[in-house]
Amino acid sequence: MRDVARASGVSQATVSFVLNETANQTIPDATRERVRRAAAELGYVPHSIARALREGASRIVVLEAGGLPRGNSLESFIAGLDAELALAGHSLLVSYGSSAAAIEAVSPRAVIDLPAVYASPDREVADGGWIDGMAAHTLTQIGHLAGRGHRKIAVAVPAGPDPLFALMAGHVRSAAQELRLPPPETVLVDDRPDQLRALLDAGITAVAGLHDDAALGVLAALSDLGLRAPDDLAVIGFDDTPQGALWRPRLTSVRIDARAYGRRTARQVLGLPVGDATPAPAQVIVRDSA
Amino acid sequence: MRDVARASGVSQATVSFVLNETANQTIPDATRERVRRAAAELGYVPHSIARALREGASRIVVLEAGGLPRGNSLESFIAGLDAELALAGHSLLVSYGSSAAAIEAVSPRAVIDLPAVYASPDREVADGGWIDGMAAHTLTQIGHLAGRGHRKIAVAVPAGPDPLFALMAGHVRSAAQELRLPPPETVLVDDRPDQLRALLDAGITAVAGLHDDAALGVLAALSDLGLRAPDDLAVIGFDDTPQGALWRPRLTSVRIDARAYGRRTARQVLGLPVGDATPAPAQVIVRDSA
DNA sequence: GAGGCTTACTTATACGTATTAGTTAGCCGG
DNA sequence: CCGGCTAACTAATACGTATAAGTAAGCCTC
Repeated sequence: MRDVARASGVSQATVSFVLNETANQTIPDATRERVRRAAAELGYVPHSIARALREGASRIVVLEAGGLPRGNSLESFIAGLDAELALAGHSLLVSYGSSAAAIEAVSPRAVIDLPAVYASPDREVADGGWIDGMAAHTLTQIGHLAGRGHRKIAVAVPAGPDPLFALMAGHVRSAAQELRLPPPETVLVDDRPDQLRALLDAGITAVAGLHDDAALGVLAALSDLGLRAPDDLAVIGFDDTPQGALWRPRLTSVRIDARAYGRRTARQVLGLPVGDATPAPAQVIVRDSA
Repeated sequence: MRDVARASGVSQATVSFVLNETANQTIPDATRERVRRAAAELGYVPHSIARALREGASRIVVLEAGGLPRGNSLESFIAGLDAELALAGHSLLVSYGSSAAAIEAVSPRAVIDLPAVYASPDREVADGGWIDGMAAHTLTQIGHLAGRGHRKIAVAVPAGPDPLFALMAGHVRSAAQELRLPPPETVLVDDRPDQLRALLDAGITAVAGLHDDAALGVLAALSDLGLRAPDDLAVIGFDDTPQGALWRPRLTSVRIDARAYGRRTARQVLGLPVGDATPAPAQVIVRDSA
């Protein structure tokens, strides 16, 4: 910046004013042009660390994603976030795991802590309405099964703790209530068939997976029993991962407009008006399994 | 730091020396102790942006992962990287997409550009021997098929461009040569069965997937033809993703000690001796499909 | 007892920016 | 022709750190 100042015959302060288009500064267009040209010729690029030191935060947003299921929607969410942040001159960095140190080290403008959001959804966190949307998406999922006449529905959750579980379990209950279905049982499903057998014996005719992997586990167990979706049991996933389409029978799943949620989240954390980026409603991708 | 200096009755410089354990600095233990105590009491935490400004780089390593297949090994690679970097006081941030801006914005100590490594493997890039290892891993994969008596082998690659493709294709050819097999054909596989039909008609008895998703596509197409692995066609994947174990028949795959490669990469980019973290050889996870 | 070496520090500076608080020149109104 | 106002700038400072360069005192040696 000092070099640019020297080259264009003004002070470093003036250069800063021009390049940042600082408000309330009376600088004639001729000077502005001179400064810009010099900056371009010298290949000036702002030193973001220095700027961060001055401003107290860098133009970075950190997404905390440790322990989150890597699915289609996380990927799209990230893409949307990234794109929208880029529009505002910011950029996204994703942290897995040792977040505290990483955040300490970058002084980001904002941190989006998705696992924390999942853990306590009532907290006021910028997520572009992601959490709120989940309720509707779950309703879409369960509604698809109900629409096909299923009344006794179970929910498949993976073995081991899952950050989504508590949140989704509540939504599933609400959805069932709204659809006037009996409250669904929640069953732990890895790919062993015994649990599934018990379910079938209890008269369950459809299973909704917490996410596609859980649903695929059900399909696998079903196959091990010599049975097949959708006739012996309807199975629907959540989040439409590519692997779902590769199974046979192909997995029916719910696709979420996660990209739009990402965009909204970006605008929200930067304090911009969220505007018109309304996410499309969740969409059931009907394939073979339900 | 100034507060700590005041509280312990020394200058800011001395505080810096003590807390950073700067070499060639003669400071008696009594003073050191006083400074440390004051820092602890005041809750001093280094301002990493200021440090980055001074040092010219922050204690961050950026992993560029845009467009990479999200598989088991990427996840493990990241975990290993993260863990080892944390040991050295650094932290990992992952960038998808708009990397240039992000890198500009954090001034990382190092950037690990995996897509670039894939694109031009001869370049000297710190990757912990990842690329070099690939050759051996491919040999393991093809070797498993050869060991089961297969001689006419094809390689399945996904439709669309894939960053791994060029690299792996070469390795597959070398592996075949070493195993005295005829050079494998490379076939584009999405999950439509017609291409696979042609392959079978040509006498191919085994297919190796570029990664598990490619292999799953083959299994799907095979199922669509009313055939089944491993009897009608042996199928082996690469990278042992969780979804492979959920297929029926279960996908045989190759598991790589990506975590160790991550650790090595970390030490390498920080300029530390790589030491004893030798990755375990790739391991064939034998399931049903090959 | 002067010169040199070591210990235990301190002072000062630089990193690159954004912004506040001036400063100078020109113009206008009375 | 003087006071005040505006335009068009500039000078100076602060952000928090790491480190080179200095300094004062004490000790050792010849």
